[in-house]
Amino acid sequence: MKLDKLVGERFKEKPADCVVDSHAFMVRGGYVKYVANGIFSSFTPLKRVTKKIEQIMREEMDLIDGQEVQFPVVMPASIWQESGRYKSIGKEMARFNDRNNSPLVLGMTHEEAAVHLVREYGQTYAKYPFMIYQIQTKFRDEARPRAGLIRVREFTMKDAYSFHTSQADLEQYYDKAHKAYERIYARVGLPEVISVKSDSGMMGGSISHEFMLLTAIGEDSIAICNDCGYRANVEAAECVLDAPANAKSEKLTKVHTPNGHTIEEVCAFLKCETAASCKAVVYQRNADDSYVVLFIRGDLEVNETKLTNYLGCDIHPAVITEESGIVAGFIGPVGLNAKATVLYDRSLQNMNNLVCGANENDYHYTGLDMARDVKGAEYNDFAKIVDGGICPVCGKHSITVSRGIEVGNIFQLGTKYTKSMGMTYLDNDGNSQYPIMGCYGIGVGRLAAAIAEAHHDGYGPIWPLSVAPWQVHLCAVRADDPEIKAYADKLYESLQSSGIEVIYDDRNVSAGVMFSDADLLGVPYRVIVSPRNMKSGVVEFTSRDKTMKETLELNGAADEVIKTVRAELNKFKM
RNA sequence: CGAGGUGUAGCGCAGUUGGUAGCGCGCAUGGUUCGGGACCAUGAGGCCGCGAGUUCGAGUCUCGCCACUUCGACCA
Repeated sequence: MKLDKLVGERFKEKPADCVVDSHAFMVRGGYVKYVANGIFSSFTPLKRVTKKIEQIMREEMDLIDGQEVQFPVVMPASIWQESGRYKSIGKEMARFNDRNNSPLVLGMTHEEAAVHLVREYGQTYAKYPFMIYQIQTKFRDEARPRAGLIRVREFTMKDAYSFHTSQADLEQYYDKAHKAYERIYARVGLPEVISVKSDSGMMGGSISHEFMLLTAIGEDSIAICNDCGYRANVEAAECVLDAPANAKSEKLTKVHTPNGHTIEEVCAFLKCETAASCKAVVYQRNADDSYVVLFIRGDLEVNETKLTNYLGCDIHPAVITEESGIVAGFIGPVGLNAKATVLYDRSLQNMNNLVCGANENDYHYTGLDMARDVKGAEYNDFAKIVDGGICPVCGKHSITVSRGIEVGNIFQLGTKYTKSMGMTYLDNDGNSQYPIMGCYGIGVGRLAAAIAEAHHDGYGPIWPLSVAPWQVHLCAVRADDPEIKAYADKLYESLQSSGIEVIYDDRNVSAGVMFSDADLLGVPYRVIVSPRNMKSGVVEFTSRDKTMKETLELNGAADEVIKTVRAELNKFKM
């Protein structure tokens, strides 16, 4: 490919909208063009990257006996009504009607389509297990797309669905899929991706893992134990606490605390630690706006995912009205007279000498003893794990909370979809059974962006050879010099005819422009033909990451380049 | 959905008390340059986000809407 004919523009100034590096380079390097909120077109360089990523995914899925299929993007509402998700999923799913007024949806995930495809096929246990996958467009009407290709509304995803006749068989396959995912990340140049335990959310099922690239621009928070290696999404991480100090209980005493609304204000006023207080966090159920009051130790935060899972319904922060009987800012467990579900976090269990609201304007209690003053309270884990907190596995104070980009996700689904959609098989004994499913997804564009995020310098991305849009970037500095041009043309031909992917820049532009464009395209190897080099009878052979800088004799330069590229490519084969 | 910010040429931005629409980059043409985004000359390119209003006159003031963006909320 000649660079002068490459469609798309590269430019110097960073667009104002780009806040993360991968986004800025994708726009500046002529990889993408913005179309609408969370919707992009890809130019050739990005398309070449995603094609290679997809090919790696295909190879790894085929290695674990996957069969590539394709589901439709547009599906009838009926199959989503079967699973129940037509109702349970909100605005995130795009819905519309066809000319006959039949309701349709845009695919945002394909469990329903997968069950639909194989439910006649899988009628006997002898056909199991099997896995089908596709690489295809999804549309999710996300509330807030951000960070360029990291979070978009329309995207390409590799999604796989496996079907099993026992939980044990699913678990065995799940483990194989996990390993395949690790190979995929290693092959695309991100061996540092880790898997963490996650919350299953709308997908259902029990066990699930997310694959995370740790980076400051990530949207998820990951709790990692530096001692035993425990890793979990903060949403799913259990919050473990030290046993409370065994101090003598004081008397429950009502104190005047004017204008003390927040727990910090009250504790500052009463000169105590926030950890010695019991704060109330109030939510409302989305369905009927009924109140949920959750008491938790003052220094901790509520993990709303845990709360949602416990309640089995969605919630939002409460708007507190006078009729509710809740005295905002002065809520406490003693004498609370409100129509609300009252819950207690484990952090309060066996605690005493706490400060809490007195359910009366401008008054708090001191000396609250949970066991003595709050009879019959049931304690559950609703708290968010904190940096420096206790590891739920090894029990040491060794938790670090880091940010991460979710670059993949695998789930043990169980029978949620096969049951609801009536997919059954006959087992060995002639009994009707529901197959057990697993599902496995990776976003292609997000992975490409994550690679750029993890591998770049101030000038542009540094693509790993396995996914680079081209393998060699050939620069002919002063291509107006016939000798230069003739040699570079010949080199271009030799490399191409050996199957090397070359982007060839023979434009009559200054070296600065040429190198800046090359940096933005991030091609891992660069060959420079120039008057200076020509005079010494050499060409320059460098790597984009600047770890290699060699000079090659004019004669045989092509062979050297081919040898190096092939050797490096082999390192990505696993 | 909540709170902030921003909408002026392809990109980055300026535009004062309301008075003919500007700069840099990029683009086109010609010339001089040539190893890290060179220089000179000439030129093309605008529904000043959209709609009302105030005014002799609005990029500028008022009201409404829309879009983008940041932080939350939400999210396989």
